[in-house]
Amino acid sequence: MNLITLLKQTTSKSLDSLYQVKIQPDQVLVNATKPEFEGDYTIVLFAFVKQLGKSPEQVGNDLGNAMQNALPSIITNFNIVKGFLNFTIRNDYWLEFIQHLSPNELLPPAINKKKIMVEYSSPNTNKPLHLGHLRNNFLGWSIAEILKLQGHEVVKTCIVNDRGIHICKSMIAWQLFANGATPNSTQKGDHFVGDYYVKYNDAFKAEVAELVAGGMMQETAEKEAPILKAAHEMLLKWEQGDAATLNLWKKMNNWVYEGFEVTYKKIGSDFFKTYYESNTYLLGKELVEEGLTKKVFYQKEDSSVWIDLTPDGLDEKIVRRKDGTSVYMTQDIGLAQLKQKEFNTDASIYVVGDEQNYHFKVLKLICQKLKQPAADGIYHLSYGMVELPTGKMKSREGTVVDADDLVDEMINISKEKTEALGKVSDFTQAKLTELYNTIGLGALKFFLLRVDPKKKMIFNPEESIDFHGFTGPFIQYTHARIKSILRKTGTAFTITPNELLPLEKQLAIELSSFPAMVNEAADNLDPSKLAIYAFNLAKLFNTFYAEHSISNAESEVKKQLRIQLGVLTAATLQKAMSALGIAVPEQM
RNA sequence: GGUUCGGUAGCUCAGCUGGAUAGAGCGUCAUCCUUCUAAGAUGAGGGCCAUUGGUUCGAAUCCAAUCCGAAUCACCA
Repeated sequence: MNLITLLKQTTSKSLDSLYQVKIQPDQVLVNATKPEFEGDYTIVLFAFVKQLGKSPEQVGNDLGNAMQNALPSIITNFNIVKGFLNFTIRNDYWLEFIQHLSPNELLPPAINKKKIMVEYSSPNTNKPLHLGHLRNNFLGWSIAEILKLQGHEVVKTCIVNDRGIHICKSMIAWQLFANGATPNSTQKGDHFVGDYYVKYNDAFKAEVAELVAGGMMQETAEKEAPILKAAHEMLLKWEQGDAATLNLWKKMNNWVYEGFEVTYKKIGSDFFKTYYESNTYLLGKELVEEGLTKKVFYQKEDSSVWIDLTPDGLDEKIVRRKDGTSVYMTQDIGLAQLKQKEFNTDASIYVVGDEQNYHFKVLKLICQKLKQPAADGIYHLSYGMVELPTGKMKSREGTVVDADDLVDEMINISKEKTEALGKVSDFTQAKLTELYNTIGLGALKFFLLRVDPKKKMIFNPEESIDFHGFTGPFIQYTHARIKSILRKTGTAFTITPNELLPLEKQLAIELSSFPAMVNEAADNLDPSKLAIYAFNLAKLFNTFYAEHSISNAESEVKKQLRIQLGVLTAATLQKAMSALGIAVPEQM
């Protein structure tokens, strides 16, 4: 059992037998003892002192003695400072921990296994992926991995927004300006199509300006611009199944998919199933009828269908237009139902930006009111936008940090830095390429995953992403460093250790908290918890490394103990990083 | 205007289910490679935790108000 859990339970039991008070184990606050005080773990007493009517010293003394008697093989000592009861754990406990832990036992104990869907990435097909999509992709992939570490079955899906006005804009611009040009070897298909999306917008703005110069109101002009009307017409033709339009649509989408595939492969995104909006946008139509029958929805005179969410503190929301077509919301309800039919998951996580918070609140609410089986399992993993120092990125303005460009840049930087350090001169070209990819992507992924997903983050393109300090390469380096030592020392561990220095103990404590960290990251759907943990562990190891020699340890016993600490640290770093989608090299 | 989210060191961020003197990284300055990988370590400096009030033995953390910023409130997706 986890030591902190044990301390909590024992505290609860001890308080009961001492004072006949019931305090639940999870009400007991156990912290790591601050370095300036003596001890390893601290129980905060204030919480119970009041209801016991005794002084903190009295309670601390009683509880300390009781705990020590209850756990003689674990607690060696305790002291009380103000309302804080500090316990020192027996070195034998940690030695036992180090000696018997195998790298495969680092994970949290299995809990009740669930089937969970993670929908992420979900690109539009009118433009290439940018930095914001990278945050989405890395988050989704990492969340899936973290849930797997907890023992769940995960189904990764993606919904491609392959139809609608946005792609029609790229299509119309291509017709107008491309002269039949197609993607070539110097430009990926997604970038090629994205250029026409920008060209569309430039033309639109020029037309609007012209109309305004002719005396039209800005607002009217933005609706009357000929190129916009052409795009709308094209959308209409698409919906009517016009062959020429569908052909162009397929052709351009395929260019985009070819481009996406290259990017996904490079960044490691994968999906068990990909849904296409062109196949799902008609879903949910029968749900509208169902909702009307159940009186969840109501119809207005113009025959449009609505749901009144004002009792829930929200607004009225339309679910079917007066022309009978369904809206985005309805499609999403339909898709949720379809996913449930196909996969029967216990929970469904949508990795979507926080601009859609309202949408997902409404989606879940409507599904619940319709009594859909999937409703309660809907969870919107809302993440903040990635912004530039100048503000939001806008694809139509062309002010985006392109995903492919950034990935390439990171890989190039890692190449330069690696060459400058000259530590892998024995590598083949293939191994070098792999290493540059590992480090470059490691830096990028870590940069995007190390912050709380909920918070928006700022990326400054002027300052390249760091390779020192709180970064992916720092942790990768620490791993490579450990492996380098272990290659020389071997990993034999046959002698029973009998003493433990402070830094060795700290490492053991840090290692022991990994399973709890996995659970915390999973429960909060927050990979940054693991990123921070991995960084702290790596930093601690580096301090330890600078202070104590492994291969030239004071004695054979010490050497073996430290080798084992190295083995466990490397394995833990590897597991934590792999849950972030980051590989750790053996040498760098 | 309604709703929601955010404001912590020069910059980027932890800490937020209340607990000891608020922490990292970057940047700045100063040390440490004839010894296991210096993408490293050690130290210095840097803070009215947006503001004001409240609850509490105790508040960056909870509550209220205010200020600032963002998202959203479409018969767009």
